Amino acid sequence: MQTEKIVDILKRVDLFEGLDTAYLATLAMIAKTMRLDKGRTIFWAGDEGKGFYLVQSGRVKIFRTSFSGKEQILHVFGFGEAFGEVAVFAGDNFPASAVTLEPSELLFFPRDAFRKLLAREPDLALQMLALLSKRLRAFVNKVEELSLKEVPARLASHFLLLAAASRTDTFELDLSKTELSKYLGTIPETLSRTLKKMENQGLVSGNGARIEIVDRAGLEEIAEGLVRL
Amino acid sequence: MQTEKIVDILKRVDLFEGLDTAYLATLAMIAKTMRLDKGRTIFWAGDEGKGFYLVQSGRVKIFRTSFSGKEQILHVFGFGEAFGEVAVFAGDNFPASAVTLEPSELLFFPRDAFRKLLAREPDLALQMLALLSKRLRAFVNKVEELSLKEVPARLASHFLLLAAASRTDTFELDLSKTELSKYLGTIPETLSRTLKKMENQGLVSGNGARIEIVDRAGLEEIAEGLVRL
DNA sequence: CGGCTGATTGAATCAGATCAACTGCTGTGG
DNA sequence: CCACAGCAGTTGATCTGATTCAATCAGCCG
Repeated sequence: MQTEKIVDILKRVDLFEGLDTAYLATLAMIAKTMRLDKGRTIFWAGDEGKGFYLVQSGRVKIFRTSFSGKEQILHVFGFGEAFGEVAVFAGDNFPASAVTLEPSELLFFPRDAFRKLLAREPDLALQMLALLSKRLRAFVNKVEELSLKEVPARLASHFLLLAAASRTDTFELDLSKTELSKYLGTIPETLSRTLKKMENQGLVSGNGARIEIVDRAGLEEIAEGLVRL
Repeated sequence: MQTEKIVDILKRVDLFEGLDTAYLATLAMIAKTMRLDKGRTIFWAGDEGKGFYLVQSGRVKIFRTSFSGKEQILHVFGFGEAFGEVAVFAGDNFPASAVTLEPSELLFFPRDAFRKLLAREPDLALQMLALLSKRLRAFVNKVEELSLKEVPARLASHFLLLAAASRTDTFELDLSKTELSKYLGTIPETLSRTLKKMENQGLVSGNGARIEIVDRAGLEEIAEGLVRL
């Protein structure tokens, strides 16, 4: 792909926002474009972290798998989001696996080239600090959710989050129900039952992937664990 | 406290390792010393992040509390470790609460002064990137443990970790059993029962806070979820 | 000696996982 | 164009790990 086209994309990415075009061009030079079908593995947990990735289109899930095969989705990244960058600094292996959820285009930034760039560009370092901080924050929330809340609370939180993002009370699920269950740290059966209970109690109404929040206050109480479903 | 004494301490801290003494002196100038009794609150979740802390002596737990009052310990920090620094970059509030586990001495670094320093010292930024990366990694593991493993596996992992740190098969628990249970995302009763089961099966033998690993291989199988306790 | 806190044990209960069966949709190949 | 394989989703029955509630015990300090 042409460098200018990549620069255009980089300009719209949080991670690189506000950086000089000159630096972006350098970045674009070291980036490699990848196209992947749905369900393709980008890397496995334990692989050497040779660089990080940026999602240009499509979606990627980051997950861990237990010995018994249960999968916990840690993150789902979409357009403009970077992943794998921790390995760039820590200099060791990927702690989790990455697989495309849809046909996707990615940009790959090799570790060494990026490190050199970072050393001469302090603003970039600062920006990455902010990014990692935010990600760390997200994990604090995830740990809390998983350990402190039960499934209905996690699901209610997720719905409220999606509704806030779409600015309406109706929205589409961003993941298939099976994937969503893995993201919430549970299994499809439990998700299905929980959703049905919520519908029966008039909290939400659902049609496939389309969900409508009917009783927002009630849902918030569930999300906070004040009320039991 | 005298600046020189603080510089001595900073030299031994991962976060600032390898920085010029000149910079350390600047850092020491902006640091404030705090002495706290056991069980004192340093900040609550939601408080404005006015700066970050460094543990000079003692220990500090970082935790979240659910509505029902159950506490999940996210981290325990001891000598030379920094906490609260995420708020310095993200520029918002603390995502969790901090309380001393013992009488402790802390150094406090106010946000604004630190940010200025960071802007003129790129190495420091890089070092913090590495720190955050490691912390992120730790959280990935924690999420996995909480969602994928049952309590016996989490406890076995913890024991193996402590044993590795002490380089022997005998070690002291670093936390009271009640605190440990919160760290593992469970409750004292469950911890007690699990430990007893492990003793009965000849995996470990315990005397109060002193634990000895008897059957390492067996414990590893439990930790990995291959075998059920 | 009380009295407090941390640790332990027992019994009852529950949320969620597991196992199994069934539905409905989609896409492919005969 | 239909049949059937295949997968996501749902539903039911059962099982179990872990929490809750309650009581007791051990150690420590004033």
